[in-house]
Amino acid sequence: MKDYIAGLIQSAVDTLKESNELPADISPKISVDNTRDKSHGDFASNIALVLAKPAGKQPRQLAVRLCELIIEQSAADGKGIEKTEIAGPGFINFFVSSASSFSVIPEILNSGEQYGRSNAGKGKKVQVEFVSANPTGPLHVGHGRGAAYGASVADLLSAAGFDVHREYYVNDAGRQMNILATSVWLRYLELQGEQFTFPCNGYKGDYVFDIARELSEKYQDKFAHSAETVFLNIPDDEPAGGDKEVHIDALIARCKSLIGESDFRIVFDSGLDGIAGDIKDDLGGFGVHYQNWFSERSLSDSIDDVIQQLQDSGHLYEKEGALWFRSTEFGDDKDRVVKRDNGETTYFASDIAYHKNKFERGFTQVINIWGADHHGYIARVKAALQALGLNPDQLTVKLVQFAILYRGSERVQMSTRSGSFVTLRELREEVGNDAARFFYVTRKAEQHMDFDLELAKSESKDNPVYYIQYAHARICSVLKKLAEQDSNWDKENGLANIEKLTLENERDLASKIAKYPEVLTNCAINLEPHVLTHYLKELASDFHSYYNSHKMIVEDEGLRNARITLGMAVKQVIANGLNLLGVSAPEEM
RNA sequence: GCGGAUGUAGCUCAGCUGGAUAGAGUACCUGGCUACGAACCAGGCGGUCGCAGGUUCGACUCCUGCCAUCCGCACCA
Repeated sequence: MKDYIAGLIQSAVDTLKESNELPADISPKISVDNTRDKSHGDFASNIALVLAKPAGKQPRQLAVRLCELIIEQSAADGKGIEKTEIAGPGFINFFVSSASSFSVIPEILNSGEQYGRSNAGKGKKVQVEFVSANPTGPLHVGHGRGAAYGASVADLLSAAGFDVHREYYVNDAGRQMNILATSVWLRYLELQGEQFTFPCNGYKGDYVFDIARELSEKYQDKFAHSAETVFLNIPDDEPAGGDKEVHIDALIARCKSLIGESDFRIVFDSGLDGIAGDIKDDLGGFGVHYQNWFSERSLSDSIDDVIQQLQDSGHLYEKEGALWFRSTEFGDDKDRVVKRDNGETTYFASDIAYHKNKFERGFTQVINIWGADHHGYIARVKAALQALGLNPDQLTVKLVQFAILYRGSERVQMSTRSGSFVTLRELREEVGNDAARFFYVTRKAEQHMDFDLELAKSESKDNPVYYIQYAHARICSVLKKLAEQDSNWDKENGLANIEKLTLENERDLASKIAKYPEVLTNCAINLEPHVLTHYLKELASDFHSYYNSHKMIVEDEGLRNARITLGMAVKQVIANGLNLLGVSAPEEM
């Protein structure tokens, strides 16, 4: 309908140009908006205001001429424009006929789960990379927001006709993972009966014990060494007056030399597999699935290649024994090291290779969802893309702010150091997947968010998840009630009697569900699932209001079926919307 | 210091990319079940859109400068 109106306006403008009432050399952007206020009709256009200046005419005068032409044309088309009005400074308001408003109902019932989906993305290949937390421990509530947001964005893009590839970048290489492997080994040694002070910079969570225990059961004393040998000549840890980084690095080296590279790999992989498996399981339980878990380790050869490529194109230089990328050439604050003076490549070097790899796989758009603390990273990655001759505009980075947990008005303290942080799994168990998925995406990504556990758990209208699900369940229960009365919903009869829907509530509901496809497409393109959550709240509210003011099960068979038919269309839209957010649409609660 | 994000009702947040009288929820006040589910609805109260300029027919929205809060600014990942 919107497009149709835009077409009407366009042809009216063309006509005025031909008759020289408008200058021939202007081509204004035609915009048709949904009205905010019902008294302004269904749609509105500001075209007369936009044209007033170039035409040198009063906006309202211009609007009158445009309306004459628009009405003439739409009457000929018979597409359901009932009338137009000129309002305010010169807006043209469009009123759509009742029949036309309700025509969306059969469309929804026919499309079912497909209703709202579009081909706006034209099958373009898009990658969404999200969560990508280091596999050094279980996911915590901060990762949960990225997971919920990323999954919803990916599903929205998919619904909008993009070919979506969901990916998790597994940091299975690097120093942090070596620290994890060494932590596992030390816990394993403790299980073998050795006694020593655990390094303060090691991973101290309970899950490390679990992994060590499995290792111990599977390999017995294969990796065992005495505490004396292990700590011989190791520099002091921080509590003993030393440097914790030096201490842990020495332990990593000692571990490798005592058990050898191949056994170190076994210990390393037991840590990696244990934790990555846990993360995968956790996300799967959260309704978050990936096409690919991309291993950082698999990049090792291409890291050297990409450094060579940058070297050859003159973007690198040596300074103080290290190899630097001249990212300042592309707007970064400072140049960045890609290879350290000890010969190891940096994490940034891996990331350059990884992003190059992404584009080599043919994605037209690459979306990275990162924690807000990574924002300083964007400039250097985009700089690297430019240096490689790639288009940095094809990379979109969405930063997700952290969520602060509250229990009622009390802030929940999270501390990684003490190992007492709240895990995503604990959150899911406490508030449920539906509430967690929904709450995480009700705020736009860059908004700081207060996540109230009590509210997420509450079963009342305070809780928007229940409010929306309740609307869905209510419609289902009408059908059940009908069945109890030995009656049935007759869809064909309902569709045939749609004209019996004459209430304002019913018009509102119909135009609300008619907007759903547009809402969906906007959410997808703007990467904003929160707009969908607000839309669903409004739709549920409209339905509850209708339900409370008028009975659906009435004597008049035609009216009864028509009302239920409308209800079923609403139910379908709620279910479709919730599904895209990873939230269930229960038939009873 | 530099860069980014945020600032809208007492509180938590929307505001459709520049449109009409700035909206929800919550809190508070009033009313509605012998009812297809009250896990709901109807009404009321509540605002200098951080501040000051600028752009134009028109600004919460765009530009500039301040103020406040948060986050970044590694040869760590």
